[in-house]
This record gives sequence, C-alpha cells and structure tokens, in this order.
Amino acid sequence: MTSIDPLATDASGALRPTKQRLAVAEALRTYDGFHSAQEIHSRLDGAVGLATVYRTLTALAEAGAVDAMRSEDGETIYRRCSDTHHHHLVCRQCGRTVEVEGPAVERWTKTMAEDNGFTDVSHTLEIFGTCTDCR
Amino acid sequence: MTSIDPLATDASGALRPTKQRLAVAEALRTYDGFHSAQEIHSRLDGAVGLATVYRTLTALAEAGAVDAMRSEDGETIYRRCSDTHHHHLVCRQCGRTVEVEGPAVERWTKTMAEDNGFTDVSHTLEIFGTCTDCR
DNA sequence: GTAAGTGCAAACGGTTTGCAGCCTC
DNA sequence: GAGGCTGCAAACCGTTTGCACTTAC
Repeated sequence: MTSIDPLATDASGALRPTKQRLAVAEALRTYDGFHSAQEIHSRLDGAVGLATVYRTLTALAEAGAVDAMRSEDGETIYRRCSDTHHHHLVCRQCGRTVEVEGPAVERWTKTMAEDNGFTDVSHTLEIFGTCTDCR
Repeated sequence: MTSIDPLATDASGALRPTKQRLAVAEALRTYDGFHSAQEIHSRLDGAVGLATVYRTLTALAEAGAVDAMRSEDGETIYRRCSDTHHHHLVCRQCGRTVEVEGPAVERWTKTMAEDNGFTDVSHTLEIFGTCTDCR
C-alpha cells in the first residue's frame, strides 16, 4: 500500500524526480523521526524553496509515502513511512515522548468501527501524563 | 487532580467568575466532545469576544479543567474533563458521530503509561471511517 | 514543445497580544 | 479604588496560492 521509496509513485501520481524533490526525500531518509516542513527547509539550507518543501511534503503524504501528523504547537510534521504504526505517550510538562504500540487497540478500533457499519477505518490515539522526571 | 467545575480554581489560579467565563464554561458543559475556540465563540453568538474565548480556554486548559488537543486541520480543540469517558467514531464524509466506550482501551492506556513511569494519565482517541450511508 | 515543477511574494486562517476602558472583589 | 478581565484591532506564524519562469520528458 505504501512504497518504501517516496518517489516511486510512477504509476498514477507521476512525480518527477527533480533536484528539489530528491533533496526533500533524501532529507526524510536521513533524519529519522518526525520533522516539520520548516525544519527540512532549513536543513536543506535554502536549496529548496519553502513553498516547494510544503508542496512536496503534501504530495508525498497524499501518495502515502510519508506519514503526517500535527505537533502540539500546531506544526504539521512528517516522517518517512513504513515504520510500524504506533501511538504517542506525551509528558504534559516537558513534552518528552514515548512511542507505544498496541495490537489490541488496533483490533478494538477496527471492530468497533465495523460493528457500527464504518469502513476505511483509521484512528488517532494520544496518551498524556506526567513523566517520572517531572513529578 | 482536575476539578469538575472549570471555574473552581479558587486556591491558586483565582479565575474570576465573569459573565464571559461562565458562558464559555457553560458551553463546554452543554456541548459534549471536542470543540474549537471559534466554534464556541460562534455558538455563543458573539456574546463573548473571540480573544476572550481563546484566553479563557487557554486558562482552563492550564488549570487542568479542560483537555486540549489539536484537530486534524490545525485547530486547537477543547472538551471539559471528567465526562463519562467515551470516544468518538466519526464519518469522514457526513461527520456523523457515534460515541463508543471501551473499558479495555482505558485499561490499556493506563497500564501503558504507568509502565513508562507516567502518572495523571489521560488520553484521546478518535476513530475515523466512512459510514454506511456514505458508502 | 509542453506540461509539470519551482521560487517569490502576497494572501490566508487560526491564534496571540497591546492597549484603553470595564467590572469584580 | 486597584487589578484582573474584556473587546477591538493589529501583529504573528505556519501554511497555501497566484503567477511568471524553468526544467524534465
């Protein structure tokens, strides 16, 4: 469903492998985890216009090549896909984040949705708390 | 840890129970689930200035009286704390919402958080899909 | 050659803030 | 009466878009 190579969308999307797109894809490949468009733009040190970074990331997200989510402070952050699906456990004080997985939750949401006649199910789950350091 | 009444913050915060704050608190009490500041502002039909709604919601969130999270499209959304806790199953097309409960999920999030040393745990879970009518 | 991609700058939409007046304590 | 609270409008900040130019195919 989602390709490993963000640019291997030849079939339908037909994204041209331009310098800029390659640079963005490379950045996503190199820097692990979630990053904002602005962050990527500045890591590329102006080599790619900010608007282009946004357009590229949006396109990649639509093509399913990257995951997008919102950070706590309102930025859209992206990471290259094909990690296992997981959720975030976030400290309210310091913002420290732990990734957690839960097959049971995945199953539950799916069942719950289908019992109600819903299809194409997706979900978001965030857990908030106070971590040991901040107690 | 979190008070039932959003304005019962007498001890430290000392929020004055003004007309506007009461209106916002009442709105949160009346309308279940998550709502954006703009939504609350328009539900109050201009009775409370937009800036004040933002300020009030921010204050309530800081006081721990309401939960805040980011919606998919970048708005900050709030809900009053301590409802009979349930989650929402939302149709992507028509917006129809079904409330679902899941003791197993509640337990799982709690365990997961505590295993990682987190306390004062809360969580948000939203399920998205396409409902029967919209297929 | 042509359509897709790019950069720039202006537009946008949600949120925050400065300031003068108002209201609660 | 004093300091918190409010409304308005302007400022902010991340993101999107219009447009003329460039580039991959």
